[in-house]
Amino acid sequence: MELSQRKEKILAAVVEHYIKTGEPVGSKTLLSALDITVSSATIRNEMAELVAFGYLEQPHTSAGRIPTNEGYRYYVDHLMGVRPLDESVKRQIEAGVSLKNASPEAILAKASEFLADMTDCAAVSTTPSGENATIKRVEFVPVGTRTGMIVLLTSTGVIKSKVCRSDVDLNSSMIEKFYNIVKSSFLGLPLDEIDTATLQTLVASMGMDALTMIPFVSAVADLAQEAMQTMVMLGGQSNILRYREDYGTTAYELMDFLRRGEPISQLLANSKEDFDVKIGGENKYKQLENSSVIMAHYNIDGDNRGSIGIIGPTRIDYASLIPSVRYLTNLVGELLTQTLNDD
Amino acid sequence: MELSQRKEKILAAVVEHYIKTGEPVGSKTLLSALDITVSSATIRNEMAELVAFGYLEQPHTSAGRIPTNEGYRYYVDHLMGVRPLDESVKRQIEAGVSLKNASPEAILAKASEFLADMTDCAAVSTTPSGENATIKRVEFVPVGTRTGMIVLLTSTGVIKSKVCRSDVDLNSSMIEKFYNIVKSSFLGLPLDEIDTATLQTLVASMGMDALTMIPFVSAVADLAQEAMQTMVMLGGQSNILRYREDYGTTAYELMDFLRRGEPISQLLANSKEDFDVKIGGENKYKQLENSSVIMAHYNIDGDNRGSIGIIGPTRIDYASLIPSVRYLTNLVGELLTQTLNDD
DNA sequence: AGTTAGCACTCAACTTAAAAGAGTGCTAAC
DNA sequence: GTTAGCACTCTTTTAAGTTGAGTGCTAACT
Repeated sequence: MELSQRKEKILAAVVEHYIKTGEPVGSKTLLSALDITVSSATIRNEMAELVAFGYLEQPHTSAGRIPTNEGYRYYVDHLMGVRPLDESVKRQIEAGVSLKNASPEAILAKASEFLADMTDCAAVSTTPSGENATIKRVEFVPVGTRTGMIVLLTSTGVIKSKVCRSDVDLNSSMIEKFYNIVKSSFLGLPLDEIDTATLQTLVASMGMDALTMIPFVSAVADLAQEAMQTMVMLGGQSNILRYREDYGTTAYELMDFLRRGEPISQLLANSKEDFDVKIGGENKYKQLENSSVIMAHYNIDGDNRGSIGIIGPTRIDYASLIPSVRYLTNLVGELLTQTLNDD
Repeated sequence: MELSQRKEKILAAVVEHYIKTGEPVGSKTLLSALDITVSSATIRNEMAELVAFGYLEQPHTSAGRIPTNEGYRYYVDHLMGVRPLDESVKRQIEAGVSLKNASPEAILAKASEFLADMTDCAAVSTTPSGENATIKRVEFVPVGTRTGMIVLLTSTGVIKSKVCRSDVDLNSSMIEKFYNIVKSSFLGLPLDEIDTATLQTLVASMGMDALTMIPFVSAVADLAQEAMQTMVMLGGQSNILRYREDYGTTAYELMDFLRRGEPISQLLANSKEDFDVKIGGENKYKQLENSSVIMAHYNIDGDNRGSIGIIGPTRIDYASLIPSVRYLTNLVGELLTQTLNDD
């Protein structure tokens, strides 16, 4: 649906004013905010048409207009000014995500926390997916008579480790056996091929050694699983209370939804664009029906590997937050590429 | 302040009724809840005295009574029935914290999450403190041309690891040097003696090798720091919304407070009893003035090493939640002792 | 001295009515 | 196509009663 230039101006003004104040916008308010020399009656006529088109709605007969989800959508797609990010804001973001010598998890946790603080929204991020990775290396480090640490390195540079307890005292022949198993059965294997079925056949093939080796083998499998799964890092849940009125009764449901991780992971993974905005009911989840999600995806070695996003009320300040989320996400992508590549 | 038996009965009834309903309790309501054969007028007289003593208060002249913090305190200290935990609840708790082969962090995170779900409160726990621990062992595992993983084991059984990136390609002489430094300067050292000052003198003493060794040495120091610090595991923030009315305007402040970790860590560490209940303003933090904290401490090898607690409104169900928190905490203590001891 | 019936009193909470005000839609003129 | 003007709608605010739960006090009773 194409709109006349004047209608676009009016729609943009309504959206921006409503985002700022949270109050329905009337024709007179609009008149003074707009640099158009028409009367309020004309604006009323225009607004009536915008209601008919489905871009605006009235809470009740004698109130001003508020944007519908479609109105926000049109605004985001066509009207929103994409002013470049302030240098000072860039500087601030750079300072916020700079973490030397940290794990990807720590970087992303920090990024979520920082983004939440900066935007006053809840923020989420997913750790790089290990979908297409293979096992590059496995090491065993004895740390006690029965305890060792297993370290797994994937082809994508992810390093995971886990303490592993043996049922019997460790000795060098056991460790040698373990390395043999690793060599013959794990190295080079895609992470997603390590399922319970393959594990069972592997254990079955070990014969006598099965019993002592099971803790080690299953630890490797656990690590592979862990390296493959994306984790969801969550920050700023408390900010949901900040916009409590806007979320209405879904505030509690929203918090609970964020806590669950899995659906968020899917939500973020489902969009393949460079960045994406989902407004209200555009999200499939009913817990998000009063929320908008602004998300961007970071690349590692050019591959789309994870996402960072914020979740706020539908009347979130799209124009200024979208660039921030994108900038931060790119920065994190660079940082992660660096972290994961210099082995 | 000693109370007559009848006053105690009345106080207990008021507390329990108010905890259940959240409404001020009147003399007639009390009459039917109590198995005392007196008139409502008598109860009114008694309640008036309880108000004078500071155990009850009236929101306004013509309302029933609600307990003051002192009232809750008297109830918790003297009146609360300590009925033993239901077998089914015990079973449920046991299932909730059983985690085989997990790290202390994972165990405590799970425990917090579970406790929050079970009690409908926010739950926190602190990881074992490494205050009196020493460095028992340090290992270096090469995983790439410039990357290695450093593994640190403390005398208390805590294992921490961290990826470490060198500025130059690794070679065996560097690794040997690293192990020499570890041997001469780190092994046996109490964790809390590794501060920046000692690090600086150490680096200074390394001469030529300083530049290449700094990443390794500081990684060890980071790990020691990490092993010493207690982490705060948080669960069920969303439950704060469940009792929103009771928290009043402090709901947001409370959520923000929980997120900060550090003050909670101190709050939990400050009580040296086996278990402890802090009611409303008894907590030093004004963010907790409408909240009560029920906490218990777990022992590892008989030493008090960390805490688990729940945070709810002051009208929390003390009688049934205190035993749950204690039981769960003991269980977690056993689990951790087991996990950290079998090296 | 402790208990109780009785009653006047208080005060939040609810109900109702009226008034105010913001904003609209429509009509008729420009 | 635009606009002034006006009747109309519907929320919000204010005010005034009304209700009802619960109290405190007094005077009589045990």
